[in-house]
Amino acid sequence: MKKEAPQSDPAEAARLEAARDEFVTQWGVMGSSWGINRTMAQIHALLMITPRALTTDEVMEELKISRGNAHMNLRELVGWGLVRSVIRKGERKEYFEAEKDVWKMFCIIVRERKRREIRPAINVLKDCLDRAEDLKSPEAVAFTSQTRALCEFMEMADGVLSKVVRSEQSTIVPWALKFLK
Amino acid sequence: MKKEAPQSDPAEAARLEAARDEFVTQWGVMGSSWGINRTMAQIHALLMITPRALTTDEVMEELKISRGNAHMNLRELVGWGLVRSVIRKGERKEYFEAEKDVWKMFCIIVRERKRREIRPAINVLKDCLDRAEDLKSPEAVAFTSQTRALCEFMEMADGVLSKVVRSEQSTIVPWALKFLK
DNA sequence: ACCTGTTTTCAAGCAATACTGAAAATACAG
DNA sequence: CTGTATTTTCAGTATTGCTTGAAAACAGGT
Repeated sequence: MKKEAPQSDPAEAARLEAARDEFVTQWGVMGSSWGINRTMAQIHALLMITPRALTTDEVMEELKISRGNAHMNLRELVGWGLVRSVIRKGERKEYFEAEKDVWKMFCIIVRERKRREIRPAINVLKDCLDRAEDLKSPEAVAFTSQTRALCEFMEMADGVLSKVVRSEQSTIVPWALKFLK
Repeated sequence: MKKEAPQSDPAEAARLEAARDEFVTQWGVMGSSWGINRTMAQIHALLMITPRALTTDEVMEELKISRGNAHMNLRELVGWGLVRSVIRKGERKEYFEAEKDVWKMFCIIVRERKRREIRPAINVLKDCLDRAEDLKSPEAVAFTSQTRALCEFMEMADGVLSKVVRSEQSTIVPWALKFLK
């Protein structure tokens, strides 16, 4: 009986390739609908499912994108903290690898979105409140109370997320969940 | 001493107008960074801070946008359940009003994003897993384990959100929070 | 210093998405 | 059924934001 050599079976390699492509493509689509540049999401997906670190050229090759595009989006991912740059001694090329731990990824994304979007939004709301809270017309009162409600909600959400993320530990949420319903 | 008439003081009206504009503009900016069409977010903001229901023409006027644009985005908001259409007896015009309760808004948005984005994403991940889970090469194993971790995480998140949103009651999260840290 | 491999920048081009405005469809009143 | 108010559609246009590719800057190595 002939022994299989799974690592080199071309049909299997093709199936893996197809599954990986599907994943990268769909992660890109998902990113778009959450306000993340499609290419950046695709690079992130590619690095997540690749065990070793890749160079800019490998990323360009895999995703068929230009050097400038690959470069900018890799830098952006490093800026988010989702990707690390690795320099191997004796080599001049820069390599990139993704954080693979899903809970850590989640914490990074939450912290960054808190910092970049939630906190500024809270500040805007407070600013709107400051400008209008002493006004007495019915429209002003409606505006102020709605704005205040949104502001309080966001501060609450910000606090919840801080606590969830603080522990950097994935067991806490499922545990807290037992108490919900 | 002359009595003030705050409702009609033009300076106060102007300040309110400025605060409202700021809010609408910034809500639009925020929407963009979360993958929501800027105009749709602005219409939503406008309706949230307006005590009465507005017609399409009033929305067009306030935001300086075309009829087609106003119409499509109002329909989309109704589709999300964030805005209700109101028909007054004896009038042929359609009026629109936003859900104002912040917790209800949150629940609606979570439910819709779960349905439109999280669940499809989980299905894509499962599909990728199905295609690759029997492959044995090291790359395939890396791909499968990363995909599985993402899938499990998203199912967990989906479950948490379901529970948080199920109650339709805003006190539960702050309450559960006492147990976190 | 110069040469070579690599990264960074950015003006110009391109693609995706959103918006307009006018025509068509619809709904009601008389 | 006819006229009028209102909503809906959608082809064309505008805008935004992404991508390219080539030039400039940079970092070692000789």
